[in-house]
Amino acid sequence: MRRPTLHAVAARAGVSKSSVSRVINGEPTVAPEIRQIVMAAVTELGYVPNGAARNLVTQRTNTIAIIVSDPPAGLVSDDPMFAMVVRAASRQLEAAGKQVSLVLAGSEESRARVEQYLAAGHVDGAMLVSMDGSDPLPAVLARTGLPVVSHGRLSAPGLMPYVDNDNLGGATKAVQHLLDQGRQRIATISGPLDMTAAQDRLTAYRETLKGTGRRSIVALGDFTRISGAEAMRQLLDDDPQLDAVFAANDLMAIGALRTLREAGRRVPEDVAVVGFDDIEAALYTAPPLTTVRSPMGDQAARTTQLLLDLLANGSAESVILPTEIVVRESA
Amino acid sequence: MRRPTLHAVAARAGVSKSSVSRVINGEPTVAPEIRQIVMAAVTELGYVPNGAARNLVTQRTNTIAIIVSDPPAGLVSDDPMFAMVVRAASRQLEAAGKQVSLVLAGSEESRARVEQYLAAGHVDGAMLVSMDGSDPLPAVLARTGLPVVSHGRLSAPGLMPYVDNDNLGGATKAVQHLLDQGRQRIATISGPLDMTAAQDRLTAYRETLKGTGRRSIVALGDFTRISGAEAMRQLLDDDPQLDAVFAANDLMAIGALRTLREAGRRVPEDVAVVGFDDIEAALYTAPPLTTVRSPMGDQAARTTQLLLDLLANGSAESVILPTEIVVRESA
DNA sequence: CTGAAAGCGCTTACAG
DNA sequence: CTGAAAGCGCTTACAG
Repeated sequence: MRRPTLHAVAARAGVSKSSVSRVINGEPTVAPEIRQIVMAAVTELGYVPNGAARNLVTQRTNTIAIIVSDPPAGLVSDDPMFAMVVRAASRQLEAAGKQVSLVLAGSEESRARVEQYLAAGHVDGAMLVSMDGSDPLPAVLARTGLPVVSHGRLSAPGLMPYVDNDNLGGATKAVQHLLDQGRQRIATISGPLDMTAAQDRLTAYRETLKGTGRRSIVALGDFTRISGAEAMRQLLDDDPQLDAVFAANDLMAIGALRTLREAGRRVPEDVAVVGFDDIEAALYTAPPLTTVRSPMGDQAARTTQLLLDLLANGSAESVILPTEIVVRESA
Repeated sequence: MRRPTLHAVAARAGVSKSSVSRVINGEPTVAPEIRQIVMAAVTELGYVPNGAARNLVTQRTNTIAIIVSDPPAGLVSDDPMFAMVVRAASRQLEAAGKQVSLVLAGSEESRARVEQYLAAGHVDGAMLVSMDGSDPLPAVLARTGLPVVSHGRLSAPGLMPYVDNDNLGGATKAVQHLLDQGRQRIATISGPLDMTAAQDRLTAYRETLKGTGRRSIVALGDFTRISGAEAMRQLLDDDPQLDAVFAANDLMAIGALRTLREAGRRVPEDVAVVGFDDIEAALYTAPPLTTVRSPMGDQAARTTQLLLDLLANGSAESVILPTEIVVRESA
């Protein structure tokens, strides 16, 4: 038993396919009685328009791709920012009657597949999520002519509009907060430097320290908890006297807290810790984490909504969201 | 400049559309020289087959829907299990050359949309992720005739095959571990009881306590950290003497740990805590969390692979994955 | 306001 | 092995 077609509905209702199509698509130029009889036939047969046929003729798909850079196979990140962004964007897209195609762009070959996929006309537009700077995908996608936007500023400027946190401002506030407390040896755990967010947060750290007579103490992480724990160990080796750490995201701050605990350092008495992002987990660390966040209510939803607006408008105006420090107990 | 079509490639290569189609689809019955000349035309024109046209004629879409039950708007969960599952499944699907359509099924109207969406033939199959028992969606989807599988056992039996942890066994091990330590007053924080995972874990808790002379002490949570924190507060009120808690997932255990810390109870000396899932964060609590996990390497990937195999095979055999307890410091 | 016709861009029997 | 033709299920000018 195959699904009924437009044709079957027309036959059942005794009208032309054109009329059925008009009713289905809610066009106003249809006589009420025709609409009635068509609707009756539609429900009677359980008719649902075939998506592929519709896409083919309208040259639109009503679907937007969310393209997430995926870490190499094996490694499975549970960064909550990923879930928040995908979830918020999906919700908004569906509210707008659009479908979402989730595409992971990790390996080389998957990247080629993404390109083909977009070229095949499967989607009307795409939103990139936190691509790293070395990824060639943004440039490729920008060249397809499809509307694209980026969640997070890209290394290569001008490729597409983006929405991002004020990473410079936020990191500055974090370090300034540590300075205001009179901390003397302030270290930082940086994110991976091929990501602009990590670059900006590190830059702000350095700039803010400049002129205070303090030297930079830097360890490199990759935005995961474990990397934060390891970086903290290294920092402790490098400078056992350090009395503050600014971690470039909360996950690494959580890792750093564990290392400090294992090393017998009290937080914040011996070492103050500040993170970045204000993820949910920051409320549950011991002690609760002082961190930086974008202040407009639900951060992820706000950001993704702006992004989707950019996508819809075809606007080229990027936006930077302000940040604020959230002082809890760790610093 | 619109994208080139099959027709254009055929014209360029001086062959029929049939031949071009055959080459594109890798059919063996094509003369080598024809293949050559067609491939040349394809690359020259940058031809990529139109997806909608292909879907229409083949009646297949090569895309699988991942349907996630979404909490009501406003509430944004950052449960890492969500991210892990979606990510693992996406990766495997893409490796198999399939596209993934992410659909959030939260509200009533979104549910209607999901139904329409599947009925419109947009996907070849669907994987449901942790539906709660009151959700009518599984029954509806099962009736569409589309291949569907469920990540997690459904309340209504027989609707579709599923893959799930051995929740009964895992929870039994957790509670038994507490008994083995000689804990006398063992409480539990249950998940939402419209989910089978929560039901099973609570059942196992009760059964394991039965006959040990201990009474059940139960508080209800909803698998979020905050609910775990609140449930723990209530348990402490109900029975200030309790010396152990089994939280039905790690997130709630994390919440419970915070409450215990605030109440000045030492873990595990005063109160032992065991969670369930073994999420990454369980390694970073203070103290590190004793919990239950599925033992086969990367849990999410293993589970989703089984699920996708079921989907591909059209098999009706559900599978239950064994669990083991991971003893760390909290109990 | 309604219907007949063309066409979206492919694949697939069917002849040859 | 190759090509002409039909057809997948819709939408959309175009007449009327």
